[in-house]
Amino acid sequence: MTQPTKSISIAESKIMETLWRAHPLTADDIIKEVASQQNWSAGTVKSLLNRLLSKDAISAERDGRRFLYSPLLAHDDYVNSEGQGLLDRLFEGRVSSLFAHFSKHEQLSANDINDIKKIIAEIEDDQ
Amino acid sequence: MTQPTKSISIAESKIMETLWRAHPLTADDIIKEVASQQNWSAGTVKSLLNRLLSKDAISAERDGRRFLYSPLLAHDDYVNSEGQGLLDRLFEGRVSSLFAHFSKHEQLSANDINDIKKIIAEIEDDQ
DNA sequence: CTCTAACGTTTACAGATGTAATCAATGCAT
DNA sequence: ATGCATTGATTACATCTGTAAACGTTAGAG
Repeated sequence: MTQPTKSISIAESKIMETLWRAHPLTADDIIKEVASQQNWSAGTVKSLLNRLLSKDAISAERDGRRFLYSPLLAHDDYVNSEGQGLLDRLFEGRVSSLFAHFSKHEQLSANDINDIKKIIAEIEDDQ
Repeated sequence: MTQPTKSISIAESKIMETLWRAHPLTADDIIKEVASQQNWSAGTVKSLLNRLLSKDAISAERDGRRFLYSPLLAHDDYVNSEGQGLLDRLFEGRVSSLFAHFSKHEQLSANDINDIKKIIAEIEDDQ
């Protein structure tokens, strides 16, 4: 339940990922972290950090000369809206339709199927 | 298996949706179709049509004074790459993880679950 | 106390996107 | 034949994105 946050771009989401994994982090932490995946310069990360700040997606708490950044936007909320968006755009909002698609394209591992079966079992137990 | 098509934007995808639903269509058909959903002017649709043309996502076949537009990019391919992208970005590429998310957020209808069970049954039968 | 290094802030800039108006060609009605 | 309506092509323009350099400030080194 986070505020109606402005939409996060893909590049920005990489920063968010890092912060969701662990926080608070200094800009430098993030630069190091992200640098391994992406091929970004320090400046790039700093820009993104600032954009995220304006979007109220993260917070910065002063710690001496540096700042400690933390996510404000909850991972779950982000995933939720992104996921919902895609679901609506591509699958008429139906999870089963998405599922059918991935199944048709053999993108389901045996593990996936097992996990999903478990989840379904839980749901059905539950009610 | 379509060519490495340039990426389709969200607005553009609305046009694609229309064409996937039925084709070939004239620009006017599309304008009328899309106008009901989106609040776009005719000019907007035409621009998008042209961008899609440059991106080789659709084809235009002359029919007298007008053109008949059809999708070149297959719906399935589009869904596939978009879906895969999101899956990777948000769910470490795991369908079950996505599934778990939607389930946790009560975005699964009884129908969804039934359909999914059916699909799983088919897969398991199948091998 | 002064200079530098570290860190954050501002500015930049090309390309994509959303949205649309304007221009140009051309077939049809008169 | 000639002008108008139709339809596609070109141009426009603000915003967003990816990517980063330049600039300013300040805490610590000497």
